[in-house]
Amino acid sequence: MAQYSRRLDITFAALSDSTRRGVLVQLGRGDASITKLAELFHMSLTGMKKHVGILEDARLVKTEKRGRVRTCELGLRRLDIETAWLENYRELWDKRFDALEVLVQELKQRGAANKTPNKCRTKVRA
Amino acid sequence: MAQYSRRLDITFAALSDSTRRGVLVQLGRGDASITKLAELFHMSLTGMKKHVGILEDARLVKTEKRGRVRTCELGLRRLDIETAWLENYRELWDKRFDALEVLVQELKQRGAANKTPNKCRTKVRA
DNA sequence: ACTATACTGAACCATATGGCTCAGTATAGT
DNA sequence: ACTATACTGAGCCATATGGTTCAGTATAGT
Repeated sequence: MAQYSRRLDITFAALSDSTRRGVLVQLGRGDASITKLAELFHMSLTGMKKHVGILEDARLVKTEKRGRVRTCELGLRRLDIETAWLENYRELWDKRFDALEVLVQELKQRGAANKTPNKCRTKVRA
Repeated sequence: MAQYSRRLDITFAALSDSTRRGVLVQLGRGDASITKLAELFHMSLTGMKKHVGILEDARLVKTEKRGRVRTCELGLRRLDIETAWLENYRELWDKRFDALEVLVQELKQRGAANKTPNKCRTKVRA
């Protein structure tokens, strides 16, 4: 698990910008030059180049310079470990809230039997 | 789609730090005070508080102050829209690479029939 | 040869991030 | 009342981010 840490840092950071997410979607539709992307996202060439650089570092985009134009295309990473992390988190979340549900049920039971459940006592103290 | 943009920005940014991902996992195991988290992650109280703040902004963590201790627990968000984005991207990625596969097959076919496929010509030029 | 295009690199700017310390405030326990 | 604990807020620091402009370099097209 731990060895993926740096990779996750970098990819999630790359994904935390809507322009960059947009670029990924755009490249899904087909390859594009930096100029074309810059126009599409209303941004300077240099600005777009930086974004592409970050996506390249995250290996989400691959670029190749042919002649004077640098063509960008989707990289080979399919966000598998990121998806795995999210899946794992959701499982954990479900388990956690199932556990809470059990707790709530217990409290209800106790409340019905007792008429002075723990929960109320602490609330009154505050 | 677009209305989720800011939310995605914030969550992915929150997830782009391994300490914060660790905190989420930890809270999955049970609620914890800021002090406990700070100890667990070998960090100053203030440092941990900032992280928790960022997780709160992303609504991944909920906190409540009882007496002098602030207890942190998992928030209600299950990372659904983030998962959805990733799923969507993977689909797009698959489609894209299926399309490339088709292209490669075409080139192979042409190559077999022709013995001088386009691809090679460009390579030699470089 | 000349000109337009496509990128590249350096430098700047404002703001954010990830950490820290230090000086508080508020509450718990005795 | 006193002391220890748990947090809080301000402020510092170094570095990163998201953008820009401006001055190049390299290549394409005529």
